Amino acid sequence: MASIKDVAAEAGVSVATVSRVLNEHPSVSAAARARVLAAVEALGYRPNAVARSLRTDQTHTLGLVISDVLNPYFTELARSVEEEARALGYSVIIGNADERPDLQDHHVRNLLDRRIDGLLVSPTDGGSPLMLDAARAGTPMVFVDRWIPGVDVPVVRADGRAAVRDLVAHLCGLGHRRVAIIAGPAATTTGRERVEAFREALAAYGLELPDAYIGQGDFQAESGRRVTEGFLDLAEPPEVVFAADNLMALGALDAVRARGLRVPDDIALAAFDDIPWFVHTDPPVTAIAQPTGELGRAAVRALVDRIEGRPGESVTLPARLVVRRSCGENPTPVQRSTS
Amino acid sequence: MASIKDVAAEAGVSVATVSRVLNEHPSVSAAARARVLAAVEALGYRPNAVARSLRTDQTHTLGLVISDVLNPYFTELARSVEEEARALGYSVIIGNADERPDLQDHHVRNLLDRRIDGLLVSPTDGGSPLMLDAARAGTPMVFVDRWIPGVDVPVVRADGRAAVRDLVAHLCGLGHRRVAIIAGPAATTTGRERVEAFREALAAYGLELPDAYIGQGDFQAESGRRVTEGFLDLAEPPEVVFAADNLMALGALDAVRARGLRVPDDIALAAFDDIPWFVHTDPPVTAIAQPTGELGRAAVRALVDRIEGRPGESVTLPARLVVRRSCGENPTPVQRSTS
DNA sequence: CCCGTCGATGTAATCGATTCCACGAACCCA
DNA sequence: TGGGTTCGTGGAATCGATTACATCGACGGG
Repeated sequence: MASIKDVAAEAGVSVATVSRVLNEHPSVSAAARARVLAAVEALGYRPNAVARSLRTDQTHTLGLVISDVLNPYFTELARSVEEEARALGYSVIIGNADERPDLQDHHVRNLLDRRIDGLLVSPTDGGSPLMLDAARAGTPMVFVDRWIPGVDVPVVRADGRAAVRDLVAHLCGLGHRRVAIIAGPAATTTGRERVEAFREALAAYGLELPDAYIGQGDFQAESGRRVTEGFLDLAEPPEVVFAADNLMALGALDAVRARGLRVPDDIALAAFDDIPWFVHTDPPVTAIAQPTGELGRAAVRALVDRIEGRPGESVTLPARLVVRRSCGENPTPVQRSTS
Repeated sequence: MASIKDVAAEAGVSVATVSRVLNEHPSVSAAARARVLAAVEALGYRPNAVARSLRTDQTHTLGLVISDVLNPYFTELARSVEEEARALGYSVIIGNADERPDLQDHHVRNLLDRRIDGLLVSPTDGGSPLMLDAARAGTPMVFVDRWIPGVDVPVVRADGRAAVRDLVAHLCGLGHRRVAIIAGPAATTTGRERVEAFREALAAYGLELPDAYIGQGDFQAESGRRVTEGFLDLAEPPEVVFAADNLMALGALDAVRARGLRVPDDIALAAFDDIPWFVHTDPPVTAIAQPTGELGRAAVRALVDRIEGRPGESVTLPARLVVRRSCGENPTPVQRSTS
């Protein structure tokens, strides 16, 4: 691969001049510029980003450590992050933690070793010393979706409280009283908050959330299945199951189907995080939709602000309830149908 | 951030000795090794991967340019690629081409500039000069899922011919005669091959695939919707629609639902690529499943073989038909139900 | 006892860029 | 016409690692 020296030789100038042309430094004669450009073209030269990064101490790369790529919510988040980053002149390296703290740590270390300019994290747990140290040491960082309390890092997330209240109102309106939740890991903020918001909203309607109706999941489908089976085994099973993310809802659907039961006739279902497939499941699933694309873009903007020396603010956007048919009641005045 | 010089100073040795300890060079005394390790620990030193890459000309990084991250098939592929790469000591940088040749080119250029050790590509089109040049110039490269004919690069893919024959047999068994396909872009191998395989299989059953029944899609949901609407507008609409990927199947489902029609009663549906959601759609979708995880792992192994100087072979694995209810017939002997 | 070998270590070149500094030429204004 | 700018350019240091080569001391064999 041709290096800057080859270009300099071909153009009959010094490497300094080549570098100036490439970086649009004003102080280069038109003649020199033309010769350099011709040499670049002739050799098919492309600057070595590794060498450039070493010298400038900038990689123009963002790290994104995500909890689970297979979760469509995070996939969409990753996509919007990459888009906005590209628009701002950055590349993104994605690390998939698979909800495992050890993997999360592996990726954070890897990204830090590669000297990424900034880190976007959706933490799987309370944060490893590695990550906390990096934050303290001044590595530009932004939390997205989930965060770690007590760490001085901007947070970009959705607030689902209002939407959860809407959901509870919807459930009560349909006459449901015994409602259960499949919670996310207590180590995550979203895991805790969704339970809290749900409990508070229920309280406003005079309903309780007994311990037996709080199942401990891990945001993955399998745990949704397991917890739902537990609920169905109860002497008095809940009338509604609210899954704290879309994958656990999928697991719940599996469990219900495996028993030969039907949603919403035998048990109702709602989920946090809306995804395109929920329109086409049987039945379509009532869900709380986050403004995912906006979150990703806002997170990148906040991070790049930090990197480039500007403040970089936290952002909270509202989520909203999307009512479909999985909790009962037909939104359209027709007979129950399969569609 | 501490550099190797700081460690050397702290340990009272030269940078060469530090480097030797870090790289497990045999010729270092136990005493020196211990002092270096202590210094590394004390300073929280981590080697700068950028500097190391510049010197060694290896980044231990693979580039993966994927057609569309939002497609669950590719998401799963990306995940398995990352897993296998990690097991072999490599990181992966993913570039999402969104089925756009210009974006694909952007990512290939970016990855090449970053001097990745090897490139995994699922080409969106016939290949830009940039990519072809890189292949010719000897950049280790492997095509996965899709490929570009006439380029000397190993290909890791699934062969769907047998599964498509099974599908056609299934359709004929159900009495369907007028079958249509939503094809992928003609610029992609999978776009062409799936139509070809379908046509051949139909021929074996004495059926034709008229031009009016070949809709041109682009592997994205919206095109599936559009093409399906076209089919439904025909004087004699097809009895079956076969979507060449899962997103176009989703679009087809949208279009059918928008007309107030039902699958499979009014029109049957099948798809290439199976995904977890197809179990839960209404109705569950009959699909051709690829061994996605195996493909990703095999592709990484082939690429790493190439990088490390071994041959690196093409791999073709069989796909298989998964029959569900979207083409009609109830696999279980019960009445039509919603589940 | 001397020389060759081997093990441990340091010095310095190197990878491919960026950028500070110095230098010469041209130009401007008094 | 002379001194001070300004502009274009090249030389060389630098980023943080790896590694070829030199050096030096200890040790073993003849």
